[in-house]
Formats: sequence, C-alpha cells, structure tokens
Amino acid sequence: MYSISDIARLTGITAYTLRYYERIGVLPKPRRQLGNSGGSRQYDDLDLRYIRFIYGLKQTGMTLEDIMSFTKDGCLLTEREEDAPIIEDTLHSRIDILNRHIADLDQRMKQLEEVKAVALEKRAFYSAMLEKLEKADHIL
Amino acid sequence: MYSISDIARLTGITAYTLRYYERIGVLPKPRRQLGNSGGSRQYDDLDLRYIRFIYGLKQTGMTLEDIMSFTKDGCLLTEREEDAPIIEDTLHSRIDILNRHIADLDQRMKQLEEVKAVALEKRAFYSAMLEKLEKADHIL
DNA sequence: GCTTGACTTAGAGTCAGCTCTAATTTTTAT
DNA sequence: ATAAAAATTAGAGCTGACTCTAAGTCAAGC
Repeated sequence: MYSISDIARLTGITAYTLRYYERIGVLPKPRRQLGNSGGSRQYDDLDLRYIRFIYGLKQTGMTLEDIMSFTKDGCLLTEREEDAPIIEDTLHSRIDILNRHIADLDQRMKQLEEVKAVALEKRAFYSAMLEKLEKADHIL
Repeated sequence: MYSISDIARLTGITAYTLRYYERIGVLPKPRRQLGNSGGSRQYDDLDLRYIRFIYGLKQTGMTLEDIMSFTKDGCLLTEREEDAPIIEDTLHSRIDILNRHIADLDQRMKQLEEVKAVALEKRAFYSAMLEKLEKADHIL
C-alpha cells in the first residue's frame, strides 16, 4: 500500500496534482485508511499502474478533458474487479474507446516522425557544409 | 509572398498567435511591406516551412520556452542566407542543438510507444474476454 | 474621395492546469 | 502520551499560452 507521497515519488507527479486530478475526475477516488472516506489515501500497484498510464497520456500531449472522455462511461480503463460488470455491451464500448485512443497515438507518432525528418535533413545539410569547410582547411 | 492571414490559413495557427509568437521571440520578425518596420508582414515559402517546423514542435508537446532554447543563439534553424555567417563554430553549435533536439524527439516517441503498448495490451485483454463470451453464447 | 476590409499596435482578458496557503486532523516514532 | 511529520480540506493564487479589444493605418474598388 502506498501513500500519496509514495505515489508522488514513484510517478513524478506532485501530491498537489494527484489530489487535483482526483478532484476534477481524471483519477478515481482511492480507498482511505479509516472509514469509508476518512483518513489518508491508500494506493496499490494497480492504482500505480493506472496513474502511470494516465500520466503517459498527459505527457504525450493529451488534454485532461480528452483523457476524461476516455475514462468516463464508468472508469473504463482500470481493470479492477469491483468496477462495472463485464458484459458484452461495455466490452464493445471499451474496445471502441481503446481503438480511438490507439489511432490518436498513431497520429501523434506520425507527427513526431515528420518533425524528426525535418531535423535530420537540417542536420545533414549542416554536416555536409562542415565537411566541405574541413576539406578546404586541409588544402590551405 | 504571403500575408499573416495566408500563413494562418496555411498552418492552422491564428494570426493572433503568430503575432504573439513573434512578440515573445518564438518566430523571427518577417519583412514588412513598406519601410524597414512599417506595413504588413510578408512571408515567403522558407518562412512558411520554418513556421510549420516550429509548430510541429509545439504540437508534439514542446513548451514555447524549450522551443526558444533551440532557436536562440542567433535563430539557428532558419537556413536563410542573410542569417549568421556560416563559420565552423556556428556550424558545430547548430549541429549540437539539432542533436539534442533529435534525442528529445526520440524520447517522446519512446514514451508514446510505451503508452501504446499498454493500450494494445488492454485491448487484447478485452477482445479475448469478448471472444469467450461469444463462444459461451454459441453453446447455450 | 469614400467605404470596405485586412492590416497594425499595446495592452487587457481568458482558460487550463497546476501550485500553494492556512487551518486542521491523522499517523508515526519515541 | 506526546511531539513531529505527513496527511486532510476548501479555496486562493499563479503561469503559460493564447485570445481578444480598441483605436488606428493602409490599399483596393466604386
């Protein structure tokens, strides 16, 4: 079991931000130490894995609103047993959402590839120029 | 020659934002129609190409500050003749900056790959479950 | 020459996404 | 049992990145 500061250390997200994400609904409410909703937050490895997944989306350019559109409809990505019953309907919906998300990731990667291609081109241009200059130096 | 609204249309960046980028130094000051700094902004294809490159960086998650750290030291990525004279020193510096930038892009792509791997895993999990359910239906 | 429309500026306003404060309670170590 | 460290909350404040307003200038068509 992890505390909020353990999670902060393990993920690189501040405790402030973790509480903020919970408040606005990006992350689900975790269990608490005492009573149904008192005491400190307690996280397990499944929570950690989920938080890392969500943070990955954020870090790769997805807005919190977009992230929420994937996670609402009943917290679709947690894989936790106590979540919505797994019936064919929700399964189809989950798979659809993942498909859309994968397509979005592919789009982002394509864009990065394009930017990288331009950068490589520029580097090749400068390298060629440098080589010419060095040859000229050698002759003199 | 393009006006600011041509560039806005061609890149998808608003004219407001283009002026803002120029103001804070993300984009260089373009030529003007009349006098040295009066009249409307005029852009050519090299400017357009450069603006698209910069916007690509932004869209793939780089902050404006990070972008500026690549472009300062004398507007290192424009390839325009009237820029800093091409001497060995600045060439080395340009190549270094591009190398750092390419490394950064690789890092971002790696992160996207990781997020995608998790998404694919989740999808496979749900698909397998769906298949099982369908088989069960068939038997009944 | 006048209107229309796109351009110009400085500066104010907006919104997302944190980030922190203050006052309080809970947890942990001795 | 008590002190220190870490957690809790609501809500205020901050920063980055736009986004717009207002007041004015310029160029083209009628």
